[in-house]
Amino acid sequence: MSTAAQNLVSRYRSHTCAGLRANDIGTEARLSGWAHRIRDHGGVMFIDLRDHYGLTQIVVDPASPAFKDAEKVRSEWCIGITGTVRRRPAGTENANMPTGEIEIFVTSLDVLGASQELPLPVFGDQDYPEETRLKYRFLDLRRERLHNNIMLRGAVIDEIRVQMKSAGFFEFQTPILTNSSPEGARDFLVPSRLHPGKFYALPQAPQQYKQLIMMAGFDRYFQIAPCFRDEDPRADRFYGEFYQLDLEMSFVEQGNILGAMEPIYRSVFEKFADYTENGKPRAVTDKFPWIPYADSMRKYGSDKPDLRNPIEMQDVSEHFRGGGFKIFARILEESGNQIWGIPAPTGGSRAFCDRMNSWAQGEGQPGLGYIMFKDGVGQGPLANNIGLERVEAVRQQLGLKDGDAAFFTAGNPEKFVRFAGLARTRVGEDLNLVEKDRFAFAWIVDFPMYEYNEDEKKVDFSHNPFSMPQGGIEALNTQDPLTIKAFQYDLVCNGYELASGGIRNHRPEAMVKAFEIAGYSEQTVIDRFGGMYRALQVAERNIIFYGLHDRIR
RNA sequence: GCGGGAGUAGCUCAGUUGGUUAGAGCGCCGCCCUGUCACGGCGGAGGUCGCGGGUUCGAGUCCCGUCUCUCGCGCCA
Repeated sequence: MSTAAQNLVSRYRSHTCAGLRANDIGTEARLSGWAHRIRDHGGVMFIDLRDHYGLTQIVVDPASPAFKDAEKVRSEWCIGITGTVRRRPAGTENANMPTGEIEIFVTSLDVLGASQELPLPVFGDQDYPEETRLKYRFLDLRRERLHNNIMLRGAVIDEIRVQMKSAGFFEFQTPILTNSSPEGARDFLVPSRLHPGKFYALPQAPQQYKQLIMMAGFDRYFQIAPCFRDEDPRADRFYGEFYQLDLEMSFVEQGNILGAMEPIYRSVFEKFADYTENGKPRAVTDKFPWIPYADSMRKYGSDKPDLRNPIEMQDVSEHFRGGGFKIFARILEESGNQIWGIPAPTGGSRAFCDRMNSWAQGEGQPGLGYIMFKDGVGQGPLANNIGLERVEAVRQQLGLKDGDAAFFTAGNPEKFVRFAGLARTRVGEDLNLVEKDRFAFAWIVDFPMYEYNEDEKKVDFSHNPFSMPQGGIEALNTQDPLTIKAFQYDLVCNGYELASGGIRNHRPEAMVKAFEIAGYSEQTVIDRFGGMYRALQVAERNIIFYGLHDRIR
């Protein structure tokens, strides 16, 4: 018996509620735990006793001196029992529980902690209001699902540590009471006693410290880092604080970072998330594709596409230009406008196309044009207007066949791309084309450095102002800013952004120029981002981080 | 900061056009039941309908205000 196992044994217990099996039959055992579920048959009663490790059925009948005590026990009381391990009668074994072959016939029972009526049931998997759950968090965390989630979280973090260390990263702990970071979200502030009227800021990320760590020559840093941001919550984003895997590498290019991170993500996902509800293993993408941002927007209508959905959109403008469907033909007369086709394999039914159309109207669109392919021809009002030849060309380009359909969005792609992406998702899910049982990863690369801000009529940073423009200062000096790409990337999985990072702009003159293009003077850069400005004169650094959301339910 | 939804028994919810004593399931209490594992059966208790104001003969229901939760937008280097 290991030391850890020996330390489980005390006057409260000889075994855990998960430890007893058929080969323990006949032994005397003492268990302590909580009354998970009570089934009182009058003459015989059963209690499923639960502890951290599992469940064991205990049983009493009037022959036991503990019978009277057992009858008083209620849900979630904490009890300790002594009894004899015995085989369950033939036909009453429970194959669904690991201890289901045996039960303990109780000879004595102590109430260690009674309880009043519960403010929320521990048994079952019902949703409760956040307020109730937080007020009685100790009960909330007794629930099987929550207990498992907390354990999973710890195990995932352990695995990340092992993987990161074996990849040559060194773990640091950086300060929590710090100074305000120049970028990003609202800070949390902590009043200072030693400097009345001044405040510490809690870190939004260990930004400035890892910068120093690279400058100090540690080469590869990581941290399971607490981050604090005073931003409003979303369904998948808790208010205020979360943990992320934060790291930094020196003297690397984009490929080095993605190459270092990819096996770590794959390993973590393969190890912990490889079973679905129906017990089938989930595949993890073998080689994460690199998808340029522009391609991702064009094919999937999103910079975090769900690649389990096989649908890829295409520009089909040419088949409608000057055609008989006047609405589209007229839209195409305006420069910059396009028609995109969304293929919908197996979607060739009036019911489905109508459903999509009314969904689009619910999204504030005038409607959603479609063609259904049936008996070798295209059907529907749109097909009738453009004629057989053009319909056939559309069908061929989108790779569709009889029984399929295609939907169309028209206008300025910048304006409709978001909606087109939603439509793609909707088609994929409605037609059951999404392969649920896998994790589909991809790196989204080549984010644009700048975008045009319509409201303020000026060029603005598109994502991270501190990432390195591709082509460096040369590109900044010579290219149209809106065509410059950044060394910046996201990791996406099943439609979620899991990580993001980039090569930092470590050339002060390039940084000054980059800000100048967005309308900031060198003095502004020095005033607002002075710490980073100075640091970047000496450090070369890259970052990527993995948001490990602390929303455990 | 803005917009949508919600707030009724310990918990999850229903409650019609404003109309008798506000209901169900689970839980709780009592009785019955010796093989259940979401045990079963019979009976019972339990309500300031978030809070404040208004309209009305009459408000859980309609109106105004307010608080809390929730979803989304803004925001999230």
